[in-house]
Amino acid sequence: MSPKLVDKDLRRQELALAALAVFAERGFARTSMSQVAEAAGVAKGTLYLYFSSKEELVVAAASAWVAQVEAAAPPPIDPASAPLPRLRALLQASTRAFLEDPSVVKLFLAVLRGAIEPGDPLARLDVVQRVSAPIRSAIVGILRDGAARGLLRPEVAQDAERLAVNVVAFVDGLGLHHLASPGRVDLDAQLDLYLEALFGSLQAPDDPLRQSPP
Amino acid sequence: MSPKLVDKDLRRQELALAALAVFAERGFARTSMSQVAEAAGVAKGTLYLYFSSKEELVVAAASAWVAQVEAAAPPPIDPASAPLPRLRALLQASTRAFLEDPSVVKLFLAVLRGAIEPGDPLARLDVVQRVSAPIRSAIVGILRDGAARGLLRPEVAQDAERLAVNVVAFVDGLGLHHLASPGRVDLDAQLDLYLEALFGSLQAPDDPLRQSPP
Amino acid sequence: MSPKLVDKDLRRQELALAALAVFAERGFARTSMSQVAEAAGVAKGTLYLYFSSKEELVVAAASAWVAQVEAAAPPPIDPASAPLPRLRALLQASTRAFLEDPSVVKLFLAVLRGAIEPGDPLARLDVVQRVSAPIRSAIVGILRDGAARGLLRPEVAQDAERLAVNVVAFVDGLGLHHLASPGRVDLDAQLDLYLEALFGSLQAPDDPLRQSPP
Amino acid sequence: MSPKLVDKDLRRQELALAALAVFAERGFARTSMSQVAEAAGVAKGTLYLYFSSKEELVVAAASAWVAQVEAAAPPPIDPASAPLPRLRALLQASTRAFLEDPSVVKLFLAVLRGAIEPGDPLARLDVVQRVSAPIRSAIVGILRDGAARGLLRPEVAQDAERLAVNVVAFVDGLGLHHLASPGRVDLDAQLDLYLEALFGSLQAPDDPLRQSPP
DNA sequence: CATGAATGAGACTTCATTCAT
DNA sequence: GATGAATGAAGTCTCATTCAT
Repeated sequence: MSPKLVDKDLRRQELALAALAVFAERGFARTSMSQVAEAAGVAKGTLYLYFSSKEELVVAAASAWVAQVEAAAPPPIDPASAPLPRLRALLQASTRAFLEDPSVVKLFLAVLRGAIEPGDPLARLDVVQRVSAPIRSAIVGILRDGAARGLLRPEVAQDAERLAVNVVAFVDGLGLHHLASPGRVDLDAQLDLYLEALFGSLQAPDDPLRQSPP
Repeated sequence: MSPKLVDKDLRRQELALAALAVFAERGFARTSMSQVAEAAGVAKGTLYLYFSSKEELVVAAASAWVAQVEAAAPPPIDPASAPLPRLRALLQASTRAFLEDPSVVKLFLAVLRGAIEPGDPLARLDVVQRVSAPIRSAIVGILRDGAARGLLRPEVAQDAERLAVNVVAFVDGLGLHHLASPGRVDLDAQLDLYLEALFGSLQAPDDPLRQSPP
Repeated sequence: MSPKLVDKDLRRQELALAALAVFAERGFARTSMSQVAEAAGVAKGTLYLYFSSKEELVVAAASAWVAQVEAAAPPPIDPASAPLPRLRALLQASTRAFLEDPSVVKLFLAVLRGAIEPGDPLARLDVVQRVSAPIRSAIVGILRDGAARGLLRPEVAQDAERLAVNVVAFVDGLGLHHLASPGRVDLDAQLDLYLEALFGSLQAPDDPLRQSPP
Repeated sequence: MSPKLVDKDLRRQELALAALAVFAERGFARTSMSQVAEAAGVAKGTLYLYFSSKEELVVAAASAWVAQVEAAAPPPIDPASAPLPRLRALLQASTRAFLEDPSVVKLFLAVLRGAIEPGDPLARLDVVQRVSAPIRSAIVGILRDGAARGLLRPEVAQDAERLAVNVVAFVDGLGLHHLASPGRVDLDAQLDLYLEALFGSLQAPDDPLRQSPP
């Protein structure tokens, strides 16, 4: 009369998250269902009560990641200072975060691999696009705000989306190279190099008050 | 130096290259020794005469890739024009190349995955670093030449290495996002966005003839 | 005799019948307890309240089948005409019935398989024997009646049981071949072939009224 | 240079026959690949070198059975005596054979089960039809010979095929009932009952010596 | 009583590796 | 040196059975 009650969706989430941790560490292909089961503290068969196949579990784990990223509070350190420092702070926070937890990068790579293969379910999920959406939108915010405040060229407001893609591409590429060639890529220096070049081209034509005359 | 040794090494190379093609297409983990053997046109057992394990074969294939990339002629289309067009041509050639043959990207990702794992033999090989060396050095060449010709700031000559890392990081990140989010990332436009910002900050202080005087 | 016991037995019957339907369709071995539970509209665990194992459920289902067959009204189309047409009508009805619902045949085969295995519980149940009892007894009735009416040889009355076995064996064999070689076995024609030969040998020596004298 | 040579087809045959023995004993569904491997004296993986799936092995085993039956010498005890004794001897030999080795019957039942299921590969193989072909053709031979010798009605020659189907259906049905109800079905008596009725209807019109002349 | 979540043995299948020829 | 047949551990998945609620 009072059967054991379990919120199936909730349990799915829990298991997907447990799986995510293992997948992140060892990759999708090299992680066995047994390992996931062990990490989740359940029997192998239990996984199949919630996911009809490993593939479905992989997709669920990736989706859980996306949901987690999308729900995450935007990096809190955002004063109302100038666009350049704001963007720098945002990106430093990002790179730092994934350096501290390399499993995020492993996950990103694992997902990328799937995203590239046309038939792969991860490609259909559009994981890469969605995972980078929050940071892209934060970047867009900073740029538009800078333009609105007259600190950046007015066209920036229109180009903000494209610029955000540019920034994210750079940051991801930088992070990957940094991890792949440890010690050879100075993250902060490279970030500054990029940001200064970028802002050089985005800055509003200097008004007389700020530019020191001869 | 005995002919036999040379022969054996040569054969190893051939087999590693055959393996490379399959690995690039399907990834290291998802490719079986049988598939490699078939692609190489030898029996499975033969592979073990030249490589004592699958892992050794993977390393050899990655090394073969590195060797191949290092030996490749630099992109031929390099006139003696201005640095910006030269760099653009170089990078467009690069991105175009891997768009035409996505297996290079798959390979890059597979290798990246290994390169990130501290214990992994691919990390010891420093594959990522070495594979990007040729393009980095081409970039360095263009930058130094530009500085020497007075078209770029003189400091560029000294920063050339760091700048090359920046460029390569951006291009790789851009390529990955492009492949992962098909249709959403305009490769050429993003490249131009990046290059123009960069060159804005590298260009030699405009000579009087071009800069409008007060 | 307490109401509870009756209830419990009733429920067992219901569940066994629900199981029977699924077993008939998919065979004993290929049907899972889950499928039975679903078909019966109860939870898997509930089955174990009434049957301590799958084997017990199988036996109960087979018994339910037997009970059902034994309780079935004899084929209603039995005029008081001559034995041959009566028997033909009876057997045609039988074969037709199982052609319309092949699951009966599947069930018969599944049960046969068990019945052949000495240790099998179905062998102890004597299912085959009991399932064919009603039709055998109908046949016996027709034959004895024919003998009593002087239409069949008087010895037929004594041999009726053995003859019924013969008829049933033939009909079952015919049905199986018909189903296994669709299109190759003309059921009605073969039945007539058999029945005419049989009745040729059973018919009472033609009385003078029927046999035209010279 | 001299690789281990194995006639793949031959080996397939051997393995299929080993599998056949186990399948016959325990049925297709209840026999695991492990059991087949053990019976065949090889490792589980070896089976997959010759059969890409269990289903393929089942089909191969069934085919091997068919081939074996088709190749078997017809029951040798066939004098040139009258059709009835010849047929009786043939059928007694058949029934006796499968009583001595019940695994043939189990096999027959297992195959029947598949043959009935429309999608089943065994249905496509037409196993039942082919397995019974040799005995059918022996029956046809006896009947035609009897007709040619004037011992059977001339029409029998034309109906021989249909009659053979009738006989085989009866014999199979009889055998199944005999096995399923041990002790209750007298094989020889039932066979005689059937054969005498049949021959009563097939016999050539009695020659003048027996038929009362006008 | 009834439920259904959980289990774990075991099914089918793949694959890196070995070794007799 | 080369082969490819053979192996067996390990992978994915199923299912009869148990038990807390």
